[in-house]
Amino acid sequence: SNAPHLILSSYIDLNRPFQAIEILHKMRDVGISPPLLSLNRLLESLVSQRRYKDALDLFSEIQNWGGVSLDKFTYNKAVQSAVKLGDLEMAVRLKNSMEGNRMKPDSFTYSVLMSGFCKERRLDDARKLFDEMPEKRVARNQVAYNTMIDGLCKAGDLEGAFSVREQMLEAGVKPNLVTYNTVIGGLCRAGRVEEAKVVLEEMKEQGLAPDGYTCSILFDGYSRLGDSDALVGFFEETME
RNA sequence: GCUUACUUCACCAU
Repeated sequence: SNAPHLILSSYIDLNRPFQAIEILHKMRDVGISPPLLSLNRLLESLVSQRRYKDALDLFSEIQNWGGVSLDKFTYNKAVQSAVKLGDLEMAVRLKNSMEGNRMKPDSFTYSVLMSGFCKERRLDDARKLFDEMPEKRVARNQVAYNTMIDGLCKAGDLEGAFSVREQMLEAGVKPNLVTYNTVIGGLCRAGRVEEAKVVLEEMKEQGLAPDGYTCSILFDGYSRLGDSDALVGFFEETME
């Protein structure tokens, strides 16, 4: 029967993950084990409500049950929670235990970790993971590249960011809207707004339409420069 | 199989 799953899912859909956890415990007490999908959805719900500690607690509880084999998604939610709590060493341990359990970390695992390291200004560690991906035969996707490019931009290493974008092109991974916004943002932050506009044009040539992010990034770029004329000019251009 | 990650600013933290 999938009644356990339906019950838990309903609570999760109502944004009541803590009640779902109580019910989960009652189910366990009477020998009912909901499917892994329910548990994964519960973890995801906790994470989306920023209850990272609770997510990790639930993760280790499930781990201790035995008999339930966790999957990549389950581990990824634990890695993500540890990263959000700023406990990167734990996040890495979780990634390693994933490998120890014959599960291959995927691009999600890597991107979440890389983004955590970048935010902690540990670019070298992020880069190590980025380099590790091909070694471990994990395909780098757009998010993985975007994460690394953003980290480098924010660290002020624009040349490094450009070279990763080159790698991306060489690997045949198509830059997307986020890639462009990230590069445009990096240039704006460095005060190189004219170059950012060149990239904007390039983006349009690729058939990508600028979105709300693109506009605020450029507006912020101009206001950072204190160039009111250019800002007004850009505004009017945009309004056409 | 299904469900998760990346980009602006502010806030918060620092």
